[in-house]
Amino acid sequence: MANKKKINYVILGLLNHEPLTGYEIKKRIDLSLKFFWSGSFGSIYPALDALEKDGCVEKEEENSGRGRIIYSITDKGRALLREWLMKPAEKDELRYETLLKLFFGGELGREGILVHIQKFEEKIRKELQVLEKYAVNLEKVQDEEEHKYYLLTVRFGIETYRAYLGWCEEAKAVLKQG
Amino acid sequence: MANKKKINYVILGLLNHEPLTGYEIKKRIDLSLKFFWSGSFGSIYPALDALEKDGCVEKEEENSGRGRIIYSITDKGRALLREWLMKPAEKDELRYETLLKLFFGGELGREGILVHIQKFEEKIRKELQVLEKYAVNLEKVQDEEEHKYYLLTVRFGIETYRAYLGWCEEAKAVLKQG
DNA sequence: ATAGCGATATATCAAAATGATATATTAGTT
DNA sequence: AACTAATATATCATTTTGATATATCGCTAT
Repeated sequence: MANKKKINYVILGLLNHEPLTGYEIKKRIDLSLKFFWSGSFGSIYPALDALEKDGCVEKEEENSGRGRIIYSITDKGRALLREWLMKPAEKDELRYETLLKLFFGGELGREGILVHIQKFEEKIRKELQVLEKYAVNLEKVQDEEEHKYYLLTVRFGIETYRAYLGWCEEAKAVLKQG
Repeated sequence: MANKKKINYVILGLLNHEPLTGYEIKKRIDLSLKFFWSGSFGSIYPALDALEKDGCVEKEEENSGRGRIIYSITDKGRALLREWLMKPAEKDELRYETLLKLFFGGELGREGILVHIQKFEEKIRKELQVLEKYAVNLEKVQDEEEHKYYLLTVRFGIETYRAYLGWCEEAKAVLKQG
C-alpha cells in the first residue's frame, strides 16, 4: 500500500549505477530521465531518509568540505529494485496542457490556438536537437550494455518528437484554411 | 498561488459546452481527454464545491429521482476559463513507467525488457484502434468548429501512437540481435 | 415480483508528488 | 574582496491520485 512511491525506484535505479548525493540524483533525473520522468527535491530527500531507515540505501557523510551525504544502494535495495523492475508497468501517461487548451479552443479562437501550437513546436524543436546530439554521442559508445538501454530511451524521444512536429504542420494547415 | 489547480479549468472547459454532474465530468475526462489528461473524483468534487462558492459555477439539485447535482458555468467562470486559455501552457509532460524500466534495464536483462516492450506495444495498438475509430467518426461531422479541435487532439494521439509502434519494432530488433 | 448486478452518483481521506522557498557553502570571476 | 553561479540539504503548503464507503437506479434472469 505504501509502496507506490515511484521516486524510491528512481533513486534505487540511479544508485544501482553509482553512489550519489540527493542533489546529484536530482541532476541525473533532470538530465537523463527528463524526457519521460521527473522528480523534485521535496520527494527525493524524504525518500532517501525513508530508504535509509529501511536499510535499502546506506549513507556516508563526508568529513571534509561541506559534509555532503553520499548514498549507496544495499543488497536489500537492489532486491527491491529488481522486484519492481519485473512487475508490469502500471502507468504510462501523457499530460499535455497544450492539448487541453486546444480541446477547449472554441472559447479562444483560431489565432489564440495557433499561438499555443507555435510555442509547442518551438519547444519540441529545441528538445529534439538536444536528443539528436545525445543519440550521436551514445551511438559512439555502444560497448556497454547500459548505453544500449539509454540510447533506446533517447530514440523513443526522437521518434515521438518528430511525430509531434509532423502533427504541428497538419494542425497549422487545418487552422489556417477555413 | 492557489490558482494552479488545473482541474478547475478542465471542469470549466467541459461545463462551457454543457451542464454536467460531477460523475459526468469524470466520464467526459475518461472518454475524451483520456489521451492527454486525467482527473479523479477526489479532485473533481472538492473543486466543484470551491468553484461554486467562488461563483464560477452554479448548482441545481434535481428534485426528482436521486437528486443529482447539475453544475453549469457562470459568466465569471467563463471569464476565468478564457483568462487561462490565453496564458501559455505551463507544462507538457510525458511520464512513462515503461521507459523508466527500460532505462534501468541492466538489472533486469534483455528478456525482461522485451516483455515490457511487448506489453507496451499491445496496449498502444489497442488504443490506436480506438483513436482511429474516433477520427473516422469525427471526420464525418466537420460542421461545428468544436469538432475540428477535438479531431486535432485525436490526430495528435494517432500520430504519436504510430511513432511509438515504429519505435517498438526498432527496440525489439536491437534487443533481439547481439 | 424480486434478487442480483452493473452503472450512476456523491463524498472523503491517506499517501504521493510538486513547486516554492529558506538557508548555507563552495568555486570561479571580476 | 566582492560578487555570482552552482552545489547541497531541508521543509511545507498545495495539488492530485487512488482507494474506499455508501446509496440509488435500471436492467435482466429466475
